[in-house]
Amino acid sequence: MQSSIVLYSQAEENYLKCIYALEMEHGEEVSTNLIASKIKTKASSVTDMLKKLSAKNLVVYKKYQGVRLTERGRETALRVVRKHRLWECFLVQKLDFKWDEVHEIAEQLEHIESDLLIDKLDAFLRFPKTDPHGDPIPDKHGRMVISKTVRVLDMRIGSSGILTGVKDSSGPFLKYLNKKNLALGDKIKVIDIEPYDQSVHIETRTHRLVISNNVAENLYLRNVK
Amino acid sequence: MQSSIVLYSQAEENYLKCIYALEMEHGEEVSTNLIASKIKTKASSVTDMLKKLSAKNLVVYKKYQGVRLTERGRETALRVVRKHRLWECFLVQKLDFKWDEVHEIAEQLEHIESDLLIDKLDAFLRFPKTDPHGDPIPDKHGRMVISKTVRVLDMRIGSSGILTGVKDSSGPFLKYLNKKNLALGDKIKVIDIEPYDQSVHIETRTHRLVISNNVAENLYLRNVK
DNA sequence: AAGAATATTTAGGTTAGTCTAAAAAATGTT
DNA sequence: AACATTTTTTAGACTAACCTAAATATTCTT
Repeated sequence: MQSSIVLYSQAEENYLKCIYALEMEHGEEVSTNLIASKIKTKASSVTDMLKKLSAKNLVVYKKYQGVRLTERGRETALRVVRKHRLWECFLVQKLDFKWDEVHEIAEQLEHIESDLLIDKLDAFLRFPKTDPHGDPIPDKHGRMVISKTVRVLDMRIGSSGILTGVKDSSGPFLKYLNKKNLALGDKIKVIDIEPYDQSVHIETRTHRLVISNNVAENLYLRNVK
Repeated sequence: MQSSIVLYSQAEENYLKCIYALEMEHGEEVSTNLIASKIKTKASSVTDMLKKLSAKNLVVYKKYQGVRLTERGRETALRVVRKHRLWECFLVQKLDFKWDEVHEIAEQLEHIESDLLIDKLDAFLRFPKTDPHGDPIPDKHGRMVISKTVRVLDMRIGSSGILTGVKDSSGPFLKYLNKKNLALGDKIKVIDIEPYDQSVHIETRTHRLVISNNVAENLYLRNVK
């Protein structure tokens, strides 16, 4: 991740970050509509932006064929992700925010422009490897530790794991977890998966509960046995 | 300083902050050209913005007559100043930036939008009263401690003071001070003021030097005797 | 108080990023 | 394979914030 001293607008950075996330999730060409719904804008706006990003060599875009990040695009996206996640750490560790309160603020902070700042922040936080949601933080070269995690829904019945991440890190979902007394780092045992609706009975150190299929898809565990 | 949940653009905030600073400095109606030169834009752009700010009741503007902040405009400006100066403290105290490196980054951070964030940051820094340049930090109600300071140029010959602030906090000026080994908190004695060009001979604990009239206008001392 | 110089405003244009509506391409269905 | 549906792109408009050039006010000089 070399710093070619080229700056991108906040809008451009947001598109790159979004495309990066969708590539991770789907592993293939990312479609215009997908981007539009994630960024909450219209497909026509996305098309405009994809042309611009393509002209700047940040994505490979062919009409009607979806889009992929170039190496340069991925580097830029990772730089934004790094900033976002470091700021989230700062907010939680230093300013005592709760993990479900930090996303919107980090969305703003991630666009602050100064390599020196972000490296100093990294050092101040003692080079954290994951953010408060359990997502890995890219280092200054764009490398990060991908710890093997499994969706609750994909666990074997009877097995246990440590809750290390969530797919949907929106406010409402995180608040739901709080209400249900589920927190990062909790040990969770999968008691049963209901074949009919794929809802999952789980057990924590302190209580048992049933989570919907939808929730079970969004929770990631690091397998412990 | 009540939080009426109205948001302003970065450009609007920058104009308000600029007008606030110029009002402080000159104590009267602020002219279009003054704003233009401070914000590094064209007079015609300033006119456009003044109309907009006026429509939002942030300034009182009459054609050709200059502009003043309204109460609401002043509150908004002070909120931005507060954020700027708190972030400068953070950068210097926590991230080990030097005081002449923080201005540009704080210019970005001051637009981050979250009252909770700024109050938590304030607490984290233990409610500092001045920023690294010696400028007072408004509290959440917009109030601040104005410690009586005097320009080096206005000191009596033979008197001493503590360097508490600078008027021009641009990078180049601060770098100049560093080079000359002048830092906030230094005790400075005025040896002589040259009548011809208003240059000033000063003495610090460690050395003597001559500063130009220009520099002497920009350095503020708290009088000690 | 008139003319010169300066300051300010107006008029009209540009760019980034958005939008709606219509056209075109791709995909799904029978 | 033909039609219907969905997805994507194009065309044309809008806003915020800026610009240049020209017009108009104000202030300075004599």
